[in-house]
Amino acid sequence: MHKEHTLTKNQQIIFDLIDKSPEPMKAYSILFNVQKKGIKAPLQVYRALDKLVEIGKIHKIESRNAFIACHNSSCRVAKATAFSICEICEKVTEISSAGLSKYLANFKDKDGMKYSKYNLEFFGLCKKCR
Amino acid sequence: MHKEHTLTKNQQIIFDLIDKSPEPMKAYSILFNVQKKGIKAPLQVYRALDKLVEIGKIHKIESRNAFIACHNSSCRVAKATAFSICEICEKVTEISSAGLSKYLANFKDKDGMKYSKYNLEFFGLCKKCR
DNA sequence: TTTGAATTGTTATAATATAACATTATGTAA
DNA sequence: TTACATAATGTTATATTATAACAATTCAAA
Repeated sequence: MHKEHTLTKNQQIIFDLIDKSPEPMKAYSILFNVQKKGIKAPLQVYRALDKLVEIGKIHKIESRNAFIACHNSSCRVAKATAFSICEICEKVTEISSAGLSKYLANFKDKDGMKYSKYNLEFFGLCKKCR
Repeated sequence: MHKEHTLTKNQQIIFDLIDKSPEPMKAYSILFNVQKKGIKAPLQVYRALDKLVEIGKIHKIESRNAFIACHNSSCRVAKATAFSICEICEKVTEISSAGLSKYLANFKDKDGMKYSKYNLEFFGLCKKCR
């Protein structure tokens, strides 16, 4: 059994907020929402975000500068992520496909190089927006 | 035969700079480098970048907020991109793998949804940095 | 129980990106 | 050619995202 990371106070506050959010949250929106809990400065937010990303509790959607909670229980570490993003409503969903992750984890470039980590973002229209 | 986009003056200046650069360039570094050519404001740079991305002449490396020229002649439009990024020296290489692009273009999520566009970033250590 | 690493708090500032509006150039159809 | 629409440009101001630097505190392991 893995040792679970015990979140610190700031990390827990910020994780809870992101985890409850139905959509990716941006850093300054997080800041605004946690100010009543005593987190007053951007750096406090960014530090917690960095740590949460590092331990795999949240992921960063790079093309949107936003963060979502990981619901893929096997993500102990952020090393292989895939998302679908609706270009109209901006809904983001984490993709968990054994086939996809296997394919990408084993992908070799033309020099035979394999990679330890990847991030994939698919774009299109979600069901509602088609 | 496709109609090639004729680049405007600003677009051409900025494309040439990125195209000559051995590494991804950031917007404000581009701005600094083209000021002697009369491009003085961030917006002039961002507008040219947006257009160049749109027509597939350059790609944005989302995780780095940086831009590289596309050397994949089939990229008329930016819709399917894959890169490898060295986590030490930050060298970025565009991956062109028929197998990979075919796999991703045909990927369906568990709802059977296909996507029109994707961006994939692999991370690891390049040959020099291993 | 001290010591070393991680976390926190705080102020200031750097880096990235867009809003709004006026003007100029370019292509296309009458 | 004219005139209309579209795209590109120039400019100022500002919004958004992220980090530097340093002091203080917490907390677990030796």
